[in-house]
Amino acid sequence: MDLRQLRYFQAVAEELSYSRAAQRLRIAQPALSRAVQDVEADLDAPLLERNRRSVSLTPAGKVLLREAAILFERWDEAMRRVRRTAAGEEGEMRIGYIGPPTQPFLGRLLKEYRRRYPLVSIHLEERTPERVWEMLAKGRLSVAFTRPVSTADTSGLRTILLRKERLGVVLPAEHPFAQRSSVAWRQLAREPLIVLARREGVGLHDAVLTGCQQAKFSPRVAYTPSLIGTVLSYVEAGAGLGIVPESVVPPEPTLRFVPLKPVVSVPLVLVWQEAEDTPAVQRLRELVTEWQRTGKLWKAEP
Amino acid sequence: MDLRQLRYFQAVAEELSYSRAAQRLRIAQPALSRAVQDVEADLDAPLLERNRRSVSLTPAGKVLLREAAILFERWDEAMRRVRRTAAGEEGEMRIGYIGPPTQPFLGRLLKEYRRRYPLVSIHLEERTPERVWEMLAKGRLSVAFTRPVSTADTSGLRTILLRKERLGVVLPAEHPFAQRSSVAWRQLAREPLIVLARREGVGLHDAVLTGCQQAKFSPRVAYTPSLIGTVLSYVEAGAGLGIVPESVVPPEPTLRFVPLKPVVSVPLVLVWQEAEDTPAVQRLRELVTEWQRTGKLWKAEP
DNA sequence: TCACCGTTATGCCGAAAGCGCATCACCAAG
DNA sequence: CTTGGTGATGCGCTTTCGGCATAACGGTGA
Repeated sequence: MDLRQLRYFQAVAEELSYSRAAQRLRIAQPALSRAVQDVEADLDAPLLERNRRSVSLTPAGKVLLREAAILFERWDEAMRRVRRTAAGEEGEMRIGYIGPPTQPFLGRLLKEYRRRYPLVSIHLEERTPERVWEMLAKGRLSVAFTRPVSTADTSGLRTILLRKERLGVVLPAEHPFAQRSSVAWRQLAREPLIVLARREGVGLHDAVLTGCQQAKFSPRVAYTPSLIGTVLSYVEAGAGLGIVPESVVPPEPTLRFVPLKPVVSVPLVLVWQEAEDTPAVQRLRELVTEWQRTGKLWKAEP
Repeated sequence: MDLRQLRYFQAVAEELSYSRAAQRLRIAQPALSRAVQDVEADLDAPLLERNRRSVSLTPAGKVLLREAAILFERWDEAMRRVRRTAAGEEGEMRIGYIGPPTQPFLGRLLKEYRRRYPLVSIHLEERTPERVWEMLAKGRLSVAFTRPVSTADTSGLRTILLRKERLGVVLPAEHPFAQRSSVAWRQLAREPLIVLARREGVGLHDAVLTGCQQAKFSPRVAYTPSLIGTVLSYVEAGAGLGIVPESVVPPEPTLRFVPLKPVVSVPLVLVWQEAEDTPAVQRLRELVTEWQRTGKLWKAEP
C-alpha cells in the first residue's frame, strides 16, 4: 500500500463516485478502479460498497478515510518542517556571548532575527570569553559572539571579525589628561591602573599588558574587578585610571574616555563550528554580514 | 516524494551507510543512491552529508528522520486499525435490548464478546420493544435483542429467532391450579388477569389477548403494570393471575408457573439493519449462533 | 608514494507498474 | 426497449524502478 493509492482511495471516498474522483485527480477512471481494488486486496478489507449505482463506505472504509486525513496532514507538516529547516526558517540555535561588548547591538540583532525567522528557537548563554570558546569546542554552542583567546582550541572553528575596539583610558573629568584627544601608553607608567580581571576577559587583560610591554614598562595594576562597571566605579572613587575598550562609554559625566596611542585594539568576533554550520546559523551570519555591510542596525521597536 | 523513498532515506539515515542500508532493504546500493537524491531534489534540501568516507545527517535530515519515525508509526497503526475494523475486532456497536427476557443470557453473552473483541466499544440501550424497533429503523442502533412487534417497519431489517417462550400463568402456591402441569386458556375466563402494560410490551400483551380470543372469551384484565416484576407482586397480593412468558421464573416459593394449553408463545429475536451490517455485528451474530448451536452460554467468570 | 580496498555516484538495460483508451456489464430512467 | 451513466476489465504504451557494471574518490597499508 502506497501514498498514491491512499490518495486515490481518499478521493473516491470523499466524492463517493469513481468518475468524479477521477476528474478531480485528473486521471482516467479505470486507474482508480484498479487502485482501490489493490488497496482492498492489500488490507484484505472491503472499503467501498459499490452496489447498484451508488458508492458507500464500509466501516473499515470510514476508518481508513479518517486515518488518511490525519496521515496526509502529518505528512504535509513533516515536509514543511524539513523544507523550513533546510531554509533556516526553523530549527534550534544555541548562541554564546560575552555581555558588555555585545550589549550595544546583540539585542537589536536578535530581535530582527526573530522577526525574520520566528520558528528558530534561540538559547542564549552568557559566559566569559574563555568559557564561550570551551563550550564552542565541545559543540555545546552553535555559534558565539566573543573575543579571541590565545589559549583556545580553534580547530574546526571559523570566525569572522565584527569590530576592533581601541583601548583607552577612563579617568575623572578633572584629571590633567581629560581634555586631550589621546594619551600615550608611556604616560601610564606611574599611574595605578584598574583592569578587568584576567579570568573574566583574557583577551582584554592580555591586550592591556601587551600595550604596556610595548611601551616598555610594567604596569602598576591596582585592582582587577570582575565586572567592567566596577572598573568605572573604582575610577570614580579616585583609585586609579581604568583601561577599557572604546565600547565602554562612561555614562557618568564625571568620567572621560581618552584613546591610547599607539593604538592597541581588542577584536570582537563571530565564531561557529564548521561541522555544525546549520542553516539557522547561516541565516544569522547573513544577518550579521548585512549589518556590517550597511552599517545599520534595525530599530528596537517597529 | 513517496513512502518507498522515505523508507529508503530512513534506512540510510539510521545506518549512516548506503551499502549497509541497501543490504538491510535487500536492494542494490545504486537504487538507494538515486532514491535519496530524488528525495533531496524533491524537498530541495540536503539531507545527508556524504563527505570523506562517512555519511552524516544535516539538520533537515535529522528532522526528516524524526518525522519519518512518527509517520511510519501512524501509518502502521492506521493499517492495523482498518484491518481490525474489517475483521470485526475493532469498532463501535450500539445494542438495543429489552430488559427482562434478555436478562438470563445477555450479560454473559456480552462478557464473552468483550473477551473476544476487546477493542469493540459497545453502547447499550435498554428500551421497550416498540422503541427498540423504532431506533433500529432510524439507524440509531446497530443491532437489537427484542420481541417482534406487528406495527414495526421491518423493511431493510433482518432477524433471526433466538427462542420462543411459552406463555403460562403465575399463581399463588395454594391456588387449585398450582399443582397441575398445564392450564387451559378457557379456565382463565372468569379470573381477574394481570398482564404487562401494552405500551411496555406490545408483542407479549397482544399474544395474551390472542390466546384468550382463540379460547373464545374476553379476558377480565385487572391490572397492566409497567414492570414484569410488578405482575408477580400483584399475584402475590392476591389481585389475580399473572400471564407471563416462561423465562419469568418466580423467585418466591409462594408463586408457581404453570404453562397454558394450547401453547401460545412469544418469540425473542435478534434484529439488525441489513445496510449497516458491520463486521462487529457479524461477530456478535456468530457468537449468538454459536450459543444457539451448542446450547451453551459462557461462564460468568473464568 | 602508490596500489588497493571500500565507499558513493553514474550509465545503461530489462522488468514491472501505472495509466489511458476502448469496451463490457449493469442498472435505472425515459 | 432504448439510452445514459456507472464501475470493471483487456490491452498496449510510457514511465519508473532496480540491478549490473563501472567510475570517481578517499583512506590505508606496504
